[in-house]
Amino acid sequence: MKIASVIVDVPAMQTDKCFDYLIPEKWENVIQPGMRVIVPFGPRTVQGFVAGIKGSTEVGHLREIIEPQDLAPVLNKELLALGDWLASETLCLKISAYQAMLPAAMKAKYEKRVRRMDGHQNPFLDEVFGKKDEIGWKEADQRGLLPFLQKEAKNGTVEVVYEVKNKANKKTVRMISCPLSEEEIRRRIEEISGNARKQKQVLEFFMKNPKIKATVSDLAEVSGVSPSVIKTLLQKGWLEETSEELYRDPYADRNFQRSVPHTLTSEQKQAIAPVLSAIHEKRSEIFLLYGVTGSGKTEIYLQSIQEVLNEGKEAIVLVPEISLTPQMVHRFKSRFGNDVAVLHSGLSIGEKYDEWRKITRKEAKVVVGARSAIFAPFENIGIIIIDEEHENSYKQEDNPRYHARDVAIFRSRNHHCPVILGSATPSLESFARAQKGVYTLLKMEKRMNNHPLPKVSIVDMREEMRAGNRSMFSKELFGKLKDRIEKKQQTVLLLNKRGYSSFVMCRDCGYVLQCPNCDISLTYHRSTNEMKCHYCGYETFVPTACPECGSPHIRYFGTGTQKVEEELGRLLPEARVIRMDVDTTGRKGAHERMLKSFADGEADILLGTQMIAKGLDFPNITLVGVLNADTMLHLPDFRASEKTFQLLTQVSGRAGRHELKGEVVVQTYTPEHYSIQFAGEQDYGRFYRQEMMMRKMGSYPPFYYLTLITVSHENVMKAVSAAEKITRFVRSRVSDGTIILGPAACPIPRMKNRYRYQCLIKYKRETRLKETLTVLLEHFQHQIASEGLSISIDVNPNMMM
DNA sequence: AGCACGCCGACT
DNA sequence: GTCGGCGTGCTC
Repeated sequence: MKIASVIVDVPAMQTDKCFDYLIPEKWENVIQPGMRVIVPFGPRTVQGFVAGIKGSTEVGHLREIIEPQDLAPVLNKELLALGDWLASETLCLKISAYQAMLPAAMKAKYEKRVRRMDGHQNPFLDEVFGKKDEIGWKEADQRGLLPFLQKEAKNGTVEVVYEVKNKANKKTVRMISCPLSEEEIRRRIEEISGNARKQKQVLEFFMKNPKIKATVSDLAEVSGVSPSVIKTLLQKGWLEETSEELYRDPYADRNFQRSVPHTLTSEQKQAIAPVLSAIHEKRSEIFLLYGVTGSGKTEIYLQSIQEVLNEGKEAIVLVPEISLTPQMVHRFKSRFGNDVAVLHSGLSIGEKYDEWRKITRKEAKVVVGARSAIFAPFENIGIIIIDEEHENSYKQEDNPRYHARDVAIFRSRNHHCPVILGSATPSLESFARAQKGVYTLLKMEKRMNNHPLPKVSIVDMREEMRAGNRSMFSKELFGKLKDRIEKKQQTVLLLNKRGYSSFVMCRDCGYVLQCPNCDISLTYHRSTNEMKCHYCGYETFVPTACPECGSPHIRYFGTGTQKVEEELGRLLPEARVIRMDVDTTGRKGAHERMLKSFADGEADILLGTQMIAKGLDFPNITLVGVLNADTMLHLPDFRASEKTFQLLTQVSGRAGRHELKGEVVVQTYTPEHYSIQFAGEQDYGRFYRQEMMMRKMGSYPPFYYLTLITVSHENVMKAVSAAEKITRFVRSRVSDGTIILGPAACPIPRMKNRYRYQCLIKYKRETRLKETLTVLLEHFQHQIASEGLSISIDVNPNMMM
């Protein structure tokens, strides 16, 4: 008898291990590791993943697998191992790791129902069930039938059934074909009675086009008959119906003009050479491609991929969600055509599933996608590319808290293939590794066609204030804005804050309107005239009087995109403005439409939050304005300076990418800050050295590793005491060089009505930390399960909020 | 996570 | 004496 070790879909620490099941004989040659199966688990029925198959077990009582859910494994050997690695690295459950690697459509749905058993005379049951023999559990609950049904269950007249449903719905179409030979068709046409003219028409069509398959509606149309005629022919068996799988191709209706490889500049040639040799020599080497904006990194990616395809292998390209624009997709689709699968959050669950299946069927050779595309089920990867390597979005902010870069490096070892990390502003960690020789540094310092980087001027807004300018535009920026509108050139304005005003304060008592669930001030949204919390989504009306002192003197502070839009309308009524932020791009495809209309010159100014900083490449943009460069700078996060530098550099790169020269105006209240200064000079090198010094002084990455433990509870005292215990526990088990900070309240001390405390571990070498943390989680298991305590552990956190 | 089992308070 | 509260422990 064969036995399968199964990881069940029950997300709890206690069940985070293999459970053994007998494989029924009829499945013995079918069930393989990596398949999803349906298994009995206690009184329930759940989905599980076969982690392995063995011949014997210590477990006394074994139950049987109910049935397999797949014909072939959905996780191959490599991915199964990757899942185990993910679970141990990020301290998440194995089941969560497996689920993270698969499209959401494959996650099981569960349904609980009550079924009536046969042969029991019972008028009450007749009334409850009517003609049906099953009713849903939820329905029964709503009708208040549960107590009664539970009693009946004991009598054996009803039973509770559990069903695992597969969300994945392969979309199919019914195709009609004709199984008869030409000769047979001719005979039938002759045999058929004279007034069945319509049937003859259909048969004649198949005689002319013998091998064709068509949908019912298409066939009806071309042969000029109604669908009922086709139905008749199907019943006679003269036509045949097959069901064919249909891919939902989100890019189906677009034509991509084939592009050819560009001739590389000498700098590009130098950069690509080591990559090509790593491909040829099947070396797992990590390259950091550090190239200024406009230096032609994408062409390097494209040609490396071409090389990989020539060798019959596959490629994964990751791009940040936000820059997964049609422009970007277009570049890959037009070079590699239908070999490209695209995975991003704009696709529906079904569409993502289809793209995923294209990969498993080896119909796609290249996948371009956001973070989770790193799990593409390729079996022969030739290269992995991570564009804009420094982007935050590569780190998943909930379980499993993995970083796509780490997964990429892990997979590159499995596949003996290179990884390219590309950026104009590499993360400090990556650049430091390149300096140490862990990664191979490839530099591209020249912009293609040698356009100079735009001139950046930094405007001190304190000076403006002193000079009596209370507007949100400095004299310089406003002058240039007007100038561009006259010249019919385009401007990009960046403001890192959505909404209208950042907060509302009473002028008499200083009361600031706060979210009742989170310790954060509410943001005023003009269009809906509402106050919103950007963390929990809480909404309320704007008060007409101060809730604290009743004063009607309420003032709006700070500036959001909505307010700027309104101000622009007042100051430059002739300017056509497109505003882009989470509020205006909510609907599917809105992002794309807005960019397109800006590209088509339907607006003069593109105003937006950081989502506009990346990827735009329009020839007519000659001015970039940053309204308030400081918004990120003072966040309580050790990466604040780095993020500010990256954002300013990225957005500056939007100007003057083509014939016209570009200019950048950065408005700030702290012009002396090094990240603003060096961004203005576009000097990554000096920024890097300065920031490394700061990190060294603060014992932050890349000098130390970090692990952040966040504890939360509805009750403050419970949260504090758990945080204290946890900190003490960790402190007692780490080595001397390790620094433990906390417990301290989180930067946002309360969120969604839970109090939050954190403990930060900084270490250089702590080989047993994972074990310690696992023990910790087990230790607090009871409080987590029954008292509503929550502990989250983030290894190498990106942000500390 | 669910769910059963089991042991104590307020009711017919 | 019984119904039902939720603490405890198990699921191959």
